[in-house]
Amino acid sequence: MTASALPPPDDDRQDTKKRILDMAEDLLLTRGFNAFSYQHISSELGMKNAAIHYHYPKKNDLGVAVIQRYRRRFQRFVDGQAGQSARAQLEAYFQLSTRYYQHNQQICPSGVLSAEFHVLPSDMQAEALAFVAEMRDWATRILQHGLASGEFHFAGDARAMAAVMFAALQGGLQLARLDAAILDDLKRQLCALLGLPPC
Amino acid sequence: MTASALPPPDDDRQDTKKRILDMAEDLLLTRGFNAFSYQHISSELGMKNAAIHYHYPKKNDLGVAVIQRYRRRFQRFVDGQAGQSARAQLEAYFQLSTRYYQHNQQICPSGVLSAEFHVLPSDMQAEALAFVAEMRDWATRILQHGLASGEFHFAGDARAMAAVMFAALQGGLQLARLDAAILDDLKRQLCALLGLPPC
DNA sequence: GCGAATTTACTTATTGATAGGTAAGTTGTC
DNA sequence: GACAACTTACCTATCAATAAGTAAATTCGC
Repeated sequence: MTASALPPPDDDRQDTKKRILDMAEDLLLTRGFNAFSYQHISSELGMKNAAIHYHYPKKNDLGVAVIQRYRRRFQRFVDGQAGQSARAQLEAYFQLSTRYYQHNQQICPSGVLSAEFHVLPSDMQAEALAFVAEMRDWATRILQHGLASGEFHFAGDARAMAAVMFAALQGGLQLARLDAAILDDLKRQLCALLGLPPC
Repeated sequence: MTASALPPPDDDRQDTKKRILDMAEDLLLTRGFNAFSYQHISSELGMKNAAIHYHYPKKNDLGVAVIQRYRRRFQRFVDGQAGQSARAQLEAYFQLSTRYYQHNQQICPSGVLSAEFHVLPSDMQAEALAFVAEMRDWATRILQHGLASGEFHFAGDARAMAAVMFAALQGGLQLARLDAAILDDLKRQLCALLGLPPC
């Protein structure tokens, strides 16, 4: 009984659907929702437009699925680093941004969704609202934690400081497409503002 | 000799062209470049698509003209407040953001252009690059001025702090579409970080 | 356990709407 | 009558979406 004798798990079962979703996510973060088409996906994956419609009847369904999966992934990311120091959590956050930029100069989902908000289907707007609220709450909790533990030092309240950090990283990730140096300047300065040694 | 006897300056001469440019700018900042069409403009202004093509042959020409005019306007804005205190200049900058938000939740030009950068015609990319560089330089000069005059107090260098401020306002303006409170939190906290009394 | 019925996972072909763009004609003004 | 400022009429490409068909896998009745 070799491994290859076992049924090749469901390599097909959900494989196409997942590949479509992966490609949609990639295109969303590089081109934005209104600037990618079913053609972009189907030609890249070697299938027909109708195959995408089979799994995701409307483009809206595809968009919603991308955000929902992202929200679940983000939730796992947050849960997975519970108990860590505030500083470690902050660094994980920063590293996330760097990885976006390095992957075809992608921008963060909140950046795409808020920039295109008024030209998004209403189902996607609802998902975007929930997602952005979750992100900001999480950023606030990190800063509160860091204040309480004495790791961070800054004037003003945590929620306002979270707004600065969140908005700056979102904007910075977009601006990095035009000025590569800005992201590093940004992170260094944010650390300085939190009273951390140069990071 | 009444006023109406005088040649109505050139009420027509460049009026249509200007109205097209105004509408294009408005649509760019509310919908983004790829989500507005010649139809949006022509139907709103009561003319035909071909009338727009007469003044701006390609959509690229229209986009470039919008950014170029904006750069000139921004330059006048900068020149106009030379000699003022750093604090006054900063407040003028903040007020600019507020005005965007209040006008149909527009976002700043740099936000649109950087979010859509990879799906913009190359002529527009070139304009966007120049514009963003000008904005960041200006933000840096305000902060340097404020540091030198003793109005501002913060750790790190002015250029990095300018990156934080610029990126945070760009991101915040976008996020305000989903969370109206974020812009005020942001401005308040930025003032605190610059060592200013609550503003 | 075998064949019929049904479902899954697509392809082919076509739709109507809309995109940006162009050429030729019309109208008003100096 | 010449030029500027359009409109009319059209073209081609692309968009998301749908209908109809098909081969393979799965489920079900007996």
